[in-house]
Amino acid sequence: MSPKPAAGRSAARTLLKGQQTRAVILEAALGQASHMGLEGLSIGALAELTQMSKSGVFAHFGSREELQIAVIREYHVRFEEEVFFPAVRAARGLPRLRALFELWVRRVSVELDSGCIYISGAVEFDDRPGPVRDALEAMVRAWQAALERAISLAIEAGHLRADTDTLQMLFELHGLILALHHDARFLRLPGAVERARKGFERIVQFYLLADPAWPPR
Amino acid sequence: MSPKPAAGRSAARTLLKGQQTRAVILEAALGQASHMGLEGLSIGALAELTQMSKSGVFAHFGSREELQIAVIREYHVRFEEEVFFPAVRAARGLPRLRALFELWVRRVSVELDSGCIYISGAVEFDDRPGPVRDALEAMVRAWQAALERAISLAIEAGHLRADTDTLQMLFELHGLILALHHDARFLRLPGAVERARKGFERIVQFYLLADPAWPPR
DNA sequence: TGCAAAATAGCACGGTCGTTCGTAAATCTA
DNA sequence: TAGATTTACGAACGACCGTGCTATTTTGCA
Repeated sequence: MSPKPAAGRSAARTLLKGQQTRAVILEAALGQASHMGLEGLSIGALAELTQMSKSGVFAHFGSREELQIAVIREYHVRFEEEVFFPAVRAARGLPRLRALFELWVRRVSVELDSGCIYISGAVEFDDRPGPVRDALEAMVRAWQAALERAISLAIEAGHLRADTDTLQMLFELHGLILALHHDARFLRLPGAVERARKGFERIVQFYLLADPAWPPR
Repeated sequence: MSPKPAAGRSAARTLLKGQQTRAVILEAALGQASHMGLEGLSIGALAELTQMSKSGVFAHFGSREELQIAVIREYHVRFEEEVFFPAVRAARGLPRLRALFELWVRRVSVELDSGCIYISGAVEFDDRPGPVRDALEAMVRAWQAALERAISLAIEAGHLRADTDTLQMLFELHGLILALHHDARFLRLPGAVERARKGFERIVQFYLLADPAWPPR
């Protein structure tokens, strides 16, 4: 296939051929993992998708496990780019927390073809020790830590009550996302996105400065 | 293996031999599916677990798909027995809703060995049409309908505000369970159960009548 | 432009999978 | 207890899997 030897690599900044096809494979792998789960990744199917030989695909990762880990890392990078980085441009405190949640909601729901690997992976690997689980857990924990930080900043900024239980609030926000993922992807219920947003506002309202008689007792 | 031909079947009420071993297989299959997911069900592994031949196991279900569906149905039966039926003995309204949630929490968390097939199955099959998905979806929808009914009854009984958005409340309660499943099973965070319960009380308090005479104990 | 190095293909291996089929054994029933 | 039926086994199938090998092609650099 006429590769136009001289001008070919001007677009993607000095990407060697190897990294280039690796990126192509990874792209296909992300799609496949989103549909079939990380355990549904198959080197054979990936080879067919990318029009390569099985061994050609295989050589780029060395093992199926390494491929899975590479997919997780790639997903992490994209998640950062689409959710985290845009959100931290918002003012620290409640605005940033709101931006994080809103972009998170979109990432989980809007992606028509792709499900969230953090969520599906957590279910697939909750009982399966090993390096894949370790990598996944590290990414999820990093994301939750980032959220927790955002909540803490909102408290420091005086946007939330000083006695706000950050882990409790994180737990509840996470629940909304998981319910959204479930209702939108599995049950295909309409209005799940709105319910997640409404839930967010309810939670925020609760942890807001103005308070009713909480905690009980 | 000396089956003691005469007295054998007195215990399990008139179970023919076929149904008997079928139950044994199903028991093992439920355990396997809880750990590895419905897609992780393997007839070979099941045969080894039950000390039978692969074809012997196979004959009881006719196909892997039928086996998966049988597992889903069996899980449904047990879920009803452990969660739904005990809970409906509580007084209708908030007490019953609370019982439903509490037993649900226990089912998801306490089961040390077994994860919730409703939850893992939803993630596995959200992108996979077919009879297995259909069966799973029917069970999940039935359970959600039961919860919605319980919420409605609590409204009718005057335990919740008349303008309560039942589907919204259901969404949020479901989110708590999913977050519990995630944090307890995948991240192995301590205190997830308590957070789920606290979240429940927070939600209930919100949808409560503005009635100070209801302190949850 | 030539040559070392990297990238890809081709092939085969051992293994597991679900499934089929013919047959033997256990079980139920009359 | 005899006969009909259910139940279980064993072997084999085709398909797909991940993974090594060894060529062969392609690429990048001097």
